[in-house]
Amino acid sequence: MKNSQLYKGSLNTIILKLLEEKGRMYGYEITQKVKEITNGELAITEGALYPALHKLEAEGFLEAEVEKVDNRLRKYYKLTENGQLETANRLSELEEFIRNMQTLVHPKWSY
Amino acid sequence: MKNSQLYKGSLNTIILKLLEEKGRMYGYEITQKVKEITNGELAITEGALYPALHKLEAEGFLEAEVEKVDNRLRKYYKLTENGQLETANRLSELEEFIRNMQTLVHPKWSY
DNA sequence: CAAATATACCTAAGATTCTTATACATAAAA
DNA sequence: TTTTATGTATAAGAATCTTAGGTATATTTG
Repeated sequence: MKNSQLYKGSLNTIILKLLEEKGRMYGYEITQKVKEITNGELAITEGALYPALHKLEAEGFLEAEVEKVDNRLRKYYKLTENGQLETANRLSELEEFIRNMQTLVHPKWSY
Repeated sequence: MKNSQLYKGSLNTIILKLLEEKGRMYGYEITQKVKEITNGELAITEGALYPALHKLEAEGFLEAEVEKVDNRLRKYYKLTENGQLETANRLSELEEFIRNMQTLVHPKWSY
């Protein structure tokens, strides 16, 4: 996760949301997808991604399956049932967060 | 900074933006203002706020002035010239970040 | 063909940011 | 009189990320 410090804390939510959309993804694919949808602005580093995936799996939100494609290993992840619930919660938090930060940038309060 | 992990990394931007709007604020005032504009959802902890203020001051983005009000000390902060430039940059980053996260939540890409 | 780049996974040391807990002090409210 | 509100500050530890490395195969480029 490079660039602005703002992305700190959002990686898990990004992973969960992408898996909810795509159903099944592997790590490298996630980094490429994020780069694509942010027009290259957000580059997830492997040092952040893989530990995050392992932690989400250990917490029971993801389950993994290894496959060999073109003689190279891919570790596919998908949401568990708990992971789907967690994703919904994280997305609510994200929308709330965005609302709050937008109120900050475009203040409606009085002085 | 409590609640969702998403706020990690956004504290500096919040401080800078509030100071840009209000011109002059002290620490405790910032915590109350943030609570107000987020309807109590975001509570900035003192352990996060004061080190952040000191760091922004050390970096030359803020300057401080101590005043005694009702027999209690207040440390007022305001933006330096560099701080104003920095604020503009941070706000651009924030808007970009929000755009990217919204694209994530409301995807426009194809599968 | 050799070298660089892309694909694909992983970990460890250190930096940064935050939480939790604590300390000190005055004013107002219960 | 004790709690809550106001006001600043630091220190230990947790969490998240960057940086830098390691391993391996496939493809592209010079």
